[in-house]
Amino acid sequence: MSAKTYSAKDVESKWYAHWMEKNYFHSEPDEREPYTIIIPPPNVTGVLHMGHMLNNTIQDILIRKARLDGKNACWVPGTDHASIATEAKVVKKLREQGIKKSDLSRDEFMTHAFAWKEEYGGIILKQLQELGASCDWERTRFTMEPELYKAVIKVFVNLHKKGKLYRGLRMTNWDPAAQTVLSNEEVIHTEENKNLYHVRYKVAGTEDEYIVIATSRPETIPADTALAVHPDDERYKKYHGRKVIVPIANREIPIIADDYVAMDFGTGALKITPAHDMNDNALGEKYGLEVIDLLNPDGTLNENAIEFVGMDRDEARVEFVKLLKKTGDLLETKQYRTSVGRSERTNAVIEPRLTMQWFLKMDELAATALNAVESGDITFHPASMINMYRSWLKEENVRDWPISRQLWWGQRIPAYYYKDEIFVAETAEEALAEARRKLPAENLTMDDLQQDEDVLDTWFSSWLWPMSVFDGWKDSKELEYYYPTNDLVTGWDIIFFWVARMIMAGYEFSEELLGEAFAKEKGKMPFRNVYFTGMVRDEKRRKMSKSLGNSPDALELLKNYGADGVRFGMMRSAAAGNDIVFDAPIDQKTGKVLNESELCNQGKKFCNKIFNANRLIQSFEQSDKAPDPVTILAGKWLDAKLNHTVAETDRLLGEYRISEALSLLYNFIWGDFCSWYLEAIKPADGKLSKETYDFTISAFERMMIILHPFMPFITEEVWHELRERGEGEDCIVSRWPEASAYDAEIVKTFSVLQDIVSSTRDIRNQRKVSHRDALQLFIQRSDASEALLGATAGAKEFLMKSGVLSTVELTGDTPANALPFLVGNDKAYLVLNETIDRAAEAEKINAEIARLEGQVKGVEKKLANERFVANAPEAVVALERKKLADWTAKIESLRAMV
RNA sequence: GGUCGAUUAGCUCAGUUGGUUUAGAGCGUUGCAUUGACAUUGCAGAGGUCACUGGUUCGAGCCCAGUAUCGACCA
Repeated sequence: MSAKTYSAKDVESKWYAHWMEKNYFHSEPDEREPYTIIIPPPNVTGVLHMGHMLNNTIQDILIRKARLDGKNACWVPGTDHASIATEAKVVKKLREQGIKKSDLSRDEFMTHAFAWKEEYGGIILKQLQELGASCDWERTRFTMEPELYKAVIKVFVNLHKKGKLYRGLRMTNWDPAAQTVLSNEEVIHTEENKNLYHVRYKVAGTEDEYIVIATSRPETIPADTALAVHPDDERYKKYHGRKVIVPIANREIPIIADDYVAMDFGTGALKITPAHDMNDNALGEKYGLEVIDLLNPDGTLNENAIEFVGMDRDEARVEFVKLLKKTGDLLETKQYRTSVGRSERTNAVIEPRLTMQWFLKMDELAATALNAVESGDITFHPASMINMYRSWLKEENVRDWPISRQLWWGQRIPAYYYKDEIFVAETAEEALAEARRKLPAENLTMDDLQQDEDVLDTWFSSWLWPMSVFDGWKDSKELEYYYPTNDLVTGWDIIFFWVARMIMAGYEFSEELLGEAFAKEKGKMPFRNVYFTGMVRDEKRRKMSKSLGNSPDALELLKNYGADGVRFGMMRSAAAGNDIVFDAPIDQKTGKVLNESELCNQGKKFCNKIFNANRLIQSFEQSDKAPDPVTILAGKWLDAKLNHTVAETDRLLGEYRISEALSLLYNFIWGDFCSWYLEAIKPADGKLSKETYDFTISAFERMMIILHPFMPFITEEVWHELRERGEGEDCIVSRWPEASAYDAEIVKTFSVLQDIVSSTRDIRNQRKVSHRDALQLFIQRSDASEALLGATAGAKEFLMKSGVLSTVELTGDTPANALPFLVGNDKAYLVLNETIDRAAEAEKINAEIARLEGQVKGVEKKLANERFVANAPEAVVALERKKLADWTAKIESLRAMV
């Protein structure tokens, strides 16, 4: 006989290698119905974390279920190039080697970057294999590989031709560390302490009249071009239309009155610096103010600053404060909490800055994308996520998308400049040709054209993912088969970043790639369903993140509990959309996260339970004897339960209630199959009839198939143990069992029998009677009890075996020395070899009678209510009548016991 | 400040269009059980005014309004 405990490690590596060797994960278009998932491409710099495990477990469950359903299942994996993050890593590595980015040419840098990617990139994909992910690895894509690079360039040119791209000077979020523009979504706002400085500005034409402003950024004073107050503010009304003198700069600037100013914040007066504040910039446009830019791209002050030129903005702030103190213009310094924006990637404080950028017009795209979900073309799970989606995409919130990034690692913008002319084309040659057509007199050569130095935002690659991974921009053959994809599984935190933009791209390009007829027939959406996972949080509800160090090591968890165990642990507590609080405890001494988890351990135990169930079955000897009545009854019941479970699992998975489906299977396999069925058929002599053996194997086999999507390794292992299997026969590619009609009556009857067994066990526990002492059970003779014991073959024998009873008889008498309990509405007596404390028992029974009488009162009141009887559906009224009858009968039986 | 969501057992959470006797699960907890598939086990128990107030309804954990607390996203 095999070892007593299940060892996940060997089993998992064995079967993963086997599946790979058999190429089961690979998909090619054929005549079957496709089922497609594209992976949310993890960052190429990434390592597996809890979020990935949650997300990819769900995808693997869906894809394995589809495979078992006989569909052509295709799960496309890949990574994205993560412009900023990767470039930062490469720059850092080069620096360690003594190489500065500024010493390299663009091409040289790219060579280093690709080398880095080859060496370190995509570790995460290997780690996904340890989780059991059945991705089609032959289809692994990367957003910077040549074909996908080309797609991005084509899309840029396409959008430019349509007039959806423009270049403009805009207030943007500037990351001075990475020296690039970020989109709003890449800026993280948090509350931080800052100083608010009160600085006086002399009113022009006066000797001693000042307006005191409050600012957190005194270093930008030289860039002030106005002072603003609220029009209704009595304190400042007399100054409307006049001017003040900027301290240090000694320039006159106008006083403007605008209700943007909050009267109760600071002093009610604001300095306006259009070059360095988003809101000030808006005011500047409104009043036609001058724009003075005093920052260099790296965050140091330029010559417009007058003082401290070349100094970093933070140091300069300190120096300006000193200077203002000296001149007497600084009156007060106050601390306050305010929201500070920092770069998601570099953590540098974001500088609002005017820069020349490429933008994508979003109004039409956003309206289309919003409609795609509101019209039901795309369904969100959970549906409530549409609220967040709507708030992102509604007209008043949508902003044009700045798509340039001042980096090298990415698709270089295919825009070529000559003086004031811009030529956008897929290649430099085409751009030159276009330039020559437009400016024939200039005799242009390649050297006259300057290509844009910037690359495109990474999301500008990944928004094409559902189409680009099938090489949609090369030819439409594969796209025609796999598009639209079925399910997208992702976190709600990138609902706008990525989900919305993929929907935009789908509606913008799919018809161009696939033709009008295709779009009409199958739709333009990139996917039909979006399943939003929650965020994985720690005990303190903080999002698990690398920087906080509050996440357990995913690989350690896999090592400790096995992939099946971890998958179980993740899924058991993961209702769609709801955040999951992962139970990884924190070591009080070190403050470090332990790589432990009760949830995963439960999964590991479940594997062991299944493993041992098989050991038990294999330990039975098969014989020719006819099956006994208990076995026949238990078999009928299990068959009904199994059919019910298959149907329920189908239903729950269809509704994306994955967590519930797993709970159902856990309870069925552990509770119904192991605890009740196997105990019922367990033969005293170790010999099992062949018929029972065959049925048990067949049922167990079906259980392994329906559990397979959730826990692929243990199920594959046990499935192979159950029978001799031929070449190419594997659980992963078997067929999902069909749920046939089943006998619901047997389930009800059996559950009454189970209740009787539970009652006898309870009485044994209470009276401290050993489980091994066989007791006598008498049940009051009635129509119901006759039907239960008389008409159900094997019922009596089942009670004797599972309840450890020597006698089970119907009776009209009240046996002595017996403890009574209820079976349905009938009295039952368990005979004990001891004297019963009648008074104590009577007290208990009377308490139960009182409780039931309370309930009866409630129902009587309900039934006495004419409006209830008149308005409620007949079935509901009938049910209430049945309750009343049942309870009354019970009370009667209980009274008779006292 | 705006928007969205949450509040159910000690903890973490389910509870699918309002109606199924006593509102469920896992963990934790209490008691009992030890060589027999599995102590990674088995059996049983205790534990809840479904945040609060009001409304709609024959009927509310579920729908509506308000209050409180918490959270998230946006500004």
